[in-house]
Amino acid sequence: MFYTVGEMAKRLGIAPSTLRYHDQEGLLPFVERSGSGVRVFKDSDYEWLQVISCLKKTGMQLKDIKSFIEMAMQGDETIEPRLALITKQKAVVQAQIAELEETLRTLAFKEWYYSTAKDSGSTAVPRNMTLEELPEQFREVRLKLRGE
Amino acid sequence: MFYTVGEMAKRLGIAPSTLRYHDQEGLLPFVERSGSGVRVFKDSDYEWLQVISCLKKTGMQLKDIKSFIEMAMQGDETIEPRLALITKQKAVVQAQIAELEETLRTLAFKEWYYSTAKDSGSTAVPRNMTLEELPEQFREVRLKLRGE
DNA sequence: ATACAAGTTAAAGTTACCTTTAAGTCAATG
DNA sequence: CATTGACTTAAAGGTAACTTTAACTTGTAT
Repeated sequence: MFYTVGEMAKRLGIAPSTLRYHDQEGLLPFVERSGSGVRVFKDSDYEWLQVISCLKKTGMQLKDIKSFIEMAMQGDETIEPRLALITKQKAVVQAQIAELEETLRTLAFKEWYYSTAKDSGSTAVPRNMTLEELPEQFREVRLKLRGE
Repeated sequence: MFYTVGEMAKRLGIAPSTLRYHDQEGLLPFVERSGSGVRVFKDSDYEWLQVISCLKKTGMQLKDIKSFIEMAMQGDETIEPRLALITKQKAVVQAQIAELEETLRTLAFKEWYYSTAKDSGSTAVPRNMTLEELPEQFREVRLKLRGE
Protein backbone atom coordinates (compact mmCIF):
# COMPACT_ATOMS: atom_id res chain seq x y z
CA MET A 1 0.00 0.00 0.00
CA PHE A 2 1.04 3.59 -0.67
CA TYR A 3 0.12 6.73 1.24
CA THR A 4 0.26 10.48 0.74
CA VAL A 5 1.60 12.66 3.52
CA GLY A 6 -1.94 13.34 4.73
CA GLU A 7 -2.89 9.67 4.81
CA MET A 8 0.26 8.64 6.62
CA ALA A 9 -0.13 11.48 9.10
CA LYS A 10 -3.66 10.32 9.85
CA ARG A 11 -2.45 6.74 10.32
CA LEU A 12 0.18 7.99 12.79
CA GLY A 13 -2.12 10.46 14.51
CA ILE A 14 0.12 13.46 13.81
CA ALA A 15 -0.16 16.60 11.66
CA PRO A 16 0.94 16.42 8.02
CA SER A 17 3.09 19.51 8.68
CA THR A 18 5.01 17.51 11.29
CA LEU A 19 5.86 14.83 8.75
CA ARG A 20 6.95 17.48 6.23
CA TYR A 21 9.05 19.13 8.90
CA HIS A 22 10.71 15.84 9.80
CA ASP A 23 11.40 15.21 6.13
CA GLN A 24 12.88 18.68 5.78
CA GLU A 25 15.13 17.99 8.78
CA GLY A 26 16.45 14.89 7.06
CA LEU A 27 14.74 12.26 9.19
CA LEU A 28 12.91 10.65 6.31
CA PRO A 29 15.50 9.93 3.58
CA PHE A 30 13.65 6.69 2.82
CA VAL A 31 10.49 8.45 1.60
CA GLU A 32 10.27 8.50 -2.19
CA ARG A 33 8.50 10.94 -4.51
CA SER A 34 6.13 10.59 -7.41
CA GLY A 35 7.01 12.02 -10.81
CA SER A 36 5.38 15.31 -9.87
CA GLY A 37 7.18 15.62 -6.53
CA VAL A 38 4.50 14.25 -4.23
CA ARG A 39 5.77 12.19 -1.29
CA VAL A 40 4.85 8.50 -1.57
CA PHE A 41 5.01 6.60 1.73
CA LYS A 42 5.40 2.84 1.57
CA ASP A 43 4.27 0.31 4.18
CA SER A 44 7.89 -0.24 5.15
CA ASP A 45 8.19 3.50 5.84
CA TYR A 46 5.53 3.14 8.53
CA GLU A 47 7.91 1.01 10.58
CA TRP A 48 10.63 3.68 10.32
CA LEU A 49 8.17 6.30 11.42
CA GLN A 50 7.20 4.16 14.41
CA VAL A 51 10.88 3.82 15.34
CA ILE A 52 11.30 7.60 15.04
CA SER A 53 8.25 8.03 17.26
CA CYS A 54 9.70 5.61 19.80
CA LEU A 55 13.02 7.46 19.93
CA LYS A 56 11.19 10.76 20.26
CA LYS A 57 9.35 9.38 23.28
CA THR A 58 12.70 8.76 24.94
CA GLY A 59 13.37 12.51 24.66
CA MET A 60 15.97 12.13 21.93
CA GLN A 61 16.43 15.23 19.79
CA LEU A 62 15.57 15.21 16.10
CA LYS A 63 19.19 15.78 15.09
CA ASP A 64 20.23 12.65 17.00
CA ILE A 65 17.38 10.63 15.54
CA LYS A 66 18.57 11.85 12.14
CA SER A 67 22.04 10.43 12.85
CA PHE A 68 20.49 7.10 13.75
CA ILE A 69 18.45 7.01 10.54
CA GLU A 70 21.52 7.96 8.52
CA MET A 71 23.40 5.07 10.08
CA ALA A 72 20.56 2.72 9.23
CA MET A 73 20.68 3.92 5.61
CA GLN A 74 24.38 2.92 5.48
CA GLY A 75 23.40 -0.70 5.92
CA ASP A 76 24.94 -3.56 7.86
CA GLU A 77 28.26 -1.83 8.54
CA THR A 78 26.53 0.31 11.17
CA ILE A 79 24.81 -2.45 13.14
CA GLU A 80 27.13 -2.04 16.14
CA PRO A 81 26.73 1.70 16.71
CA ARG A 82 22.99 1.34 16.23
CA LEU A 83 22.91 -1.40 18.87
CA ALA A 84 24.98 0.81 21.18
CA LEU A 85 22.58 3.73 20.70
CA ILE A 86 19.52 1.60 21.44
CA THR A 87 21.14 0.15 24.56
CA LYS A 88 22.02 3.64 25.78
CA GLN A 89 18.50 4.90 25.13
CA LYS A 90 17.09 1.96 27.05
CA ALA A 91 19.09 3.07 30.08
CA VAL A 92 17.87 6.65 29.58
CA VAL A 93 14.25 5.47 29.67
CA GLN A 94 14.85 3.30 32.73
CA ALA A 95 16.22 6.39 34.50
CA GLN A 96 13.20 8.43 33.38
CA ILE A 97 10.85 5.80 34.78
CA ALA A 98 12.75 5.77 38.08
CA GLU A 99 12.47 9.56 38.32
CA LEU A 100 8.75 9.49 37.53
CA GLU A 101 8.25 6.85 40.21
CA GLU A 102 9.95 9.14 42.71
CA THR A 103 7.69 11.97 41.49
CA LEU A 104 4.71 9.67 41.97
CA ARG A 105 5.72 8.99 45.59
CA THR A 106 5.90 12.74 46.20
CA LEU A 107 2.45 13.24 44.66
CA ALA A 108 1.04 10.39 46.76
CA PHE A 109 2.39 12.16 49.83
CA LYS A 110 0.82 15.45 48.78
CA GLU A 111 -2.47 13.68 48.09
CA TRP A 112 -2.44 12.23 51.60
CA TYR A 113 -1.42 15.67 52.91
CA TYR A 114 -4.34 17.52 51.30
CA SER A 115 -6.73 14.70 52.01
CA THR A 116 -5.83 14.91 55.71
CA ALA A 117 -6.05 18.70 55.54
CA LYS A 118 -9.51 18.43 53.99
CA ASP A 119 -10.73 16.04 56.69
CA SER A 120 -9.49 18.29 59.49
CA GLY A 121 -10.22 21.63 57.83
CA SER A 122 -6.64 22.90 57.82
CA THR A 123 -3.25 22.16 56.27
CA ALA A 124 -1.82 22.90 59.72
CA VAL A 125 -2.87 19.43 60.84
CA PRO A 126 -0.75 17.33 58.43
CA ARG A 127 1.94 20.04 58.38
CA ASN A 128 2.55 19.89 62.12
CA MET A 129 2.37 16.14 62.54
CA THR A 130 5.48 14.50 63.89
CA LEU A 131 7.29 12.01 61.67
CA GLU A 132 5.88 9.21 63.84
CA GLU A 133 2.32 10.39 63.26
CA LEU A 134 2.47 10.12 59.49
CA PRO A 135 2.09 6.90 57.51
CA GLU A 136 5.42 5.15 57.24
CA GLN A 137 5.64 5.36 53.45
CA PHE A 138 5.53 9.17 53.51
CA ARG A 139 8.24 9.83 56.13
CA GLU A 140 11.14 9.67 53.70
CA VAL A 141 9.30 11.88 51.19
CA ARG A 142 8.62 14.58 53.78
CA LEU A 143 12.25 14.59 54.91
CA LYS A 144 13.39 15.03 51.29
CA LEU A 145 10.86 17.80 50.62
CA ARG A 146 12.00 19.67 53.70
CA GLY A 147 15.68 19.11 52.86
CA GLU A 148 16.41 17.24 56.07
CA MET B 1 18.51 29.72 57.89
CA PHE B 2 18.32 32.30 55.08
CA TYR B 3 19.66 32.09 51.56
CA THR B 4 20.38 34.40 48.64
CA VAL B 5 19.21 33.44 45.17
CA GLY B 6 22.67 32.05 44.40
CA GLU B 7 22.79 29.93 47.54
CA MET B 8 19.30 28.55 47.05
CA ALA B 9 19.99 27.84 43.39
CA LYS B 10 23.08 25.87 44.39
CA ARG B 11 21.09 23.93 46.98
CA LEU B 12 18.52 23.03 44.31
CA GLY B 13 21.06 22.34 41.60
CA ILE B 14 19.60 24.90 39.19
CA ALA B 15 20.79 28.23 37.72
CA PRO B 16 20.10 31.43 39.68
CA SER B 17 18.61 32.87 36.49
CA THR B 18 16.01 30.10 36.54
CA LEU B 19 14.92 31.05 40.05
CA ARG B 20 14.72 34.73 39.05
CA TYR B 21 12.71 33.77 35.98
CA HIS B 22 10.27 31.71 38.05
CA ASP B 23 9.94 34.61 40.46
CA GLN B 24 9.27 36.97 37.56
CA GLU B 25 6.60 34.58 36.28
CA GLY B 26 4.85 34.74 39.65
CA LEU B 27 5.69 31.27 40.93
CA LEU B 28 7.48 32.49 44.04
CA PRO B 29 5.14 34.97 45.79
CA PHE B 30 6.35 33.59 49.14
CA VAL B 31 9.92 34.84 48.69
CA GLU B 32 10.59 38.00 50.68
CA ARG B 33 13.09 40.80 50.07
CA SER B 34 15.68 42.56 52.21
CA GLY B 35 15.51 46.32 52.72
CA SER B 36 17.68 46.83 49.65
CA GLY B 37 15.59 44.57 47.40
CA VAL B 38 17.65 41.38 47.63
CA ARG B 39 15.63 38.13 47.64
CA VAL B 40 15.78 36.34 51.00
CA PHE B 41 14.84 32.64 50.80
CA LYS B 42 13.70 30.95 54.01
CA ASP B 43 13.92 27.26 54.86
CA SER B 44 10.18 26.96 54.40
CA ASP B 45 10.61 28.31 50.85
CA TYR B 46 12.82 25.33 50.04
CA GLU B 47 9.82 23.03 50.44
CA TRP B 48 7.75 25.17 48.05
CA LEU B 49 10.57 25.03 45.53
CA GLN B 50 10.70 21.24 45.85
CA VAL B 51 6.96 21.06 45.22
CA ILE B 52 7.37 23.29 42.15
CA SER B 53 10.17 21.02 40.97
CA CYS B 54 7.95 17.97 41.50
CA LEU B 55 5.09 19.48 39.48
CA LYS B 56 7.52 20.49 36.74
CA LYS B 57 8.69 16.87 36.51
CA THR B 58 5.09 15.87 35.76
CA GLY B 59 5.27 18.12 32.70
CA MET B 60 2.97 20.75 34.15
CA GLN B 61 3.41 24.21 32.63
CA LEU B 62 4.69 27.12 34.69
CA LYS B 63 1.40 29.01 34.33
CA ASP B 64 -0.47 26.07 35.84
CA ILE B 65 2.05 25.68 38.65
CA LYS B 66 1.54 29.38 39.28
CA SER B 67 -2.21 28.81 39.70
CA PHE B 68 -1.49 26.07 42.19
CA ILE B 69 0.86 28.29 44.21
CA GLU B 70 -1.68 31.11 44.12
CA MET B 71 -4.31 28.75 45.52
CA ALA B 72 -1.94 27.70 48.27
CA MET B 73 -1.38 31.35 49.17
CA GLN B 74 -5.16 31.74 49.62
CA GLY B 75 -5.02 29.35 52.55
CA ASP B 76 -7.34 26.61 53.75
CA GLU B 77 -10.31 27.59 51.55
CA THR B 78 -8.46 26.10 48.56
CA ILE B 79 -7.62 22.71 50.03
CA GLU B 80 -10.14 20.89 47.85
CA PRO B 81 -9.04 22.19 44.44
CA ARG B 82 -5.42 21.62 45.45
CA LEU B 83 -6.23 18.01 46.34
CA ALA B 84 -8.03 17.61 43.02
CA LEU B 85 -5.05 18.97 41.10
CA ILE B 86 -2.61 16.64 42.86
CA THR B 87 -4.86 13.65 42.23
CA LYS B 88 -5.13 14.54 38.55
CA GLN B 89 -1.38 14.99 38.26
CA LYS B 90 -0.84 11.60 39.86
CA ALA B 91 -2.92 10.03 37.08
CA VAL B 92 -0.92 11.99 34.50
CA VAL B 93 2.33 10.57 35.86
CA GLN B 94 0.94 7.04 35.97
CA ALA B 95 0.06 7.39 32.28
CA GLN B 96 3.54 8.73 31.51
CA ILE B 97 5.11 5.74 33.25
CA ALA B 98 2.87 3.36 31.30
CA GLU B 99 3.91 5.01 28.03
CA LEU B 100 7.61 4.86 28.94
CA GLU B 101 7.23 1.18 29.79
CA GLU B 102 5.77 0.60 26.34
CA THR B 103 8.69 2.56 24.88
CA LEU B 104 11.05 0.37 26.90
CA ARG B 105 9.51 -2.78 25.43
CA THR B 106 10.05 -1.38 21.94
CA LEU B 107 13.69 -0.56 22.74
CA ALA B 108 14.20 -4.04 24.19
CA PHE B 109 12.91 -5.46 20.92
CA LYS B 110 15.26 -3.26 18.90
CA GLU B 111 18.15 -4.26 21.15
CA TRP B 112 17.39 -7.91 20.50
CA TYR B 113 16.99 -7.08 16.79
CA TYR B 114 20.40 -5.41 16.45
CA SER B 115 22.06 -7.93 18.71
CA THR B 116 20.78 -10.72 16.48
CA ALA B 117 21.81 -8.74 13.41
CA LYS B 118 25.28 -8.30 14.86
CA ASP B 119 25.67 -12.02 15.58
CA SER B 120 24.60 -12.98 12.09
CA GLY B 121 26.20 -10.08 10.23
CA SER B 122 22.99 -8.69 8.76
CA THR B 123 19.75 -7.05 9.80
CA ALA B 124 18.09 -9.27 7.18
CA VAL B 125 18.25 -12.19 9.62
CA PRO B 126 16.03 -10.76 12.40
CA ARG B 127 13.99 -8.80 9.85
CA ASN B 128 12.95 -11.88 7.92
CA MET B 129 12.28 -14.15 10.87
CA THR B 130 8.76 -15.44 11.16
CA LEU B 131 6.75 -14.43 14.21
CA GLU B 132 7.26 -17.95 15.59
CA GLU B 133 11.04 -17.62 15.33
CA LEU B 134 11.26 -14.55 17.54
CA PRO B 135 11.18 -14.59 21.32
CA GLU B 136 7.62 -14.53 22.54
CA GLN B 137 7.89 -11.19 24.36
CA PHE B 138 8.80 -9.38 21.10
CA ARG B 139 6.02 -10.65 18.87
CA GLU B 140 3.44 -8.10 19.93
CA VAL B 141 6.00 -5.29 19.62
CA ARG B 142 6.91 -6.24 16.07
CA LEU B 143 3.27 -6.43 15.03
CA LYS B 144 2.69 -2.96 16.45
CA LEU B 145 5.80 -1.52 14.75
CA ARG B 146 4.72 -2.93 11.41
CA GLY B 147 1.15 -1.74 11.91
CA GLU B 148 -0.37 -5.22 11.69
C1' DA C 1 -13.54 22.85 -18.70
C1' DT C 2 -13.88 24.08 -14.15
C1' DA C 3 -13.76 23.53 -9.51
C1' DC C 4 -11.96 21.52 -5.42
C1' DA C 5 -9.13 19.08 -2.30
C1' DA C 6 -4.70 18.08 -1.30
C1' DG C 7 -0.17 18.18 -2.58
C1' DT C 8 4.41 21.37 -2.99
C1' DT C 9 8.02 25.04 -1.13
C1' DA C 10 10.24 28.84 1.46
C1' DA C 11 9.79 31.75 4.96
C1' DA C 12 7.84 33.66 8.85
C1' DG C 13 5.42 32.97 13.23
C1' DT C 14 4.57 30.50 17.75
C1' DT C 15 5.36 28.52 22.34
C1' DA C 16 7.68 27.30 26.45
C1' DC C 17 11.47 27.92 29.11
C1' DC C 18 15.15 29.62 29.99
C1' DT C 19 19.92 32.36 29.44
C1' DT C 20 22.56 36.28 28.47
C1' DT C 21 23.56 41.04 28.37
C1' DA C 22 23.93 45.60 30.01
C1' DA C 23 23.70 48.86 33.28
C1' DG C 24 23.44 49.63 37.86
C1' DT C 25 23.35 48.84 43.39
C1' DC C 26 25.15 47.17 47.63
C1' DA C 27 27.97 45.03 51.44
C1' DA C 28 32.14 43.21 52.92
C1' DT C 29 37.47 43.13 52.52
C1' DG C 30 42.33 44.72 52.09
C1' DC D 1 38.15 54.24 50.27
C1' DA D 2 38.55 51.52 46.35
C1' DT D 3 37.88 46.93 44.73
C1' DT D 4 35.39 42.68 44.38
C1' DG D 5 31.66 39.72 43.90
C1' DA D 6 26.98 38.94 44.16
C1' DC D 7 22.88 40.96 43.95
C1' DT D 8 19.09 43.89 41.04
C1' DT D 9 16.17 44.90 36.57
C1' DA D 10 14.54 45.13 31.76
C1' DA D 11 15.25 43.63 27.51
C1' DA D 12 17.16 40.93 24.09
C1' DG D 13 18.75 36.37 22.55
C1' DG D 14 18.54 31.30 22.13
C1' DT D 15 16.59 26.66 21.19
C1' DA D 16 13.64 22.90 19.84
C1' DA D 17 9.88 21.51 17.54
C1' DC D 18 6.55 22.56 15.33
C1' DT D 19 2.65 25.46 12.79
C1' DT D 20 1.04 28.80 9.74
C1' DT D 21 1.03 31.50 5.64
C1' DA D 22 1.34 32.46 0.89
C1' DA D 23 1.89 31.37 -3.58
C1' DC D 24 1.72 27.75 -6.57
C1' DT D 25 0.88 22.86 -8.80
C1' DT D 26 -1.51 18.63 -9.49
C1' DG D 27 -5.01 14.96 -9.78
C1' DT D 28 -9.84 13.73 -9.54
C1' DA D 29 -14.82 14.57 -10.00
C1' DT D 30 -18.72 16.81 -12.01
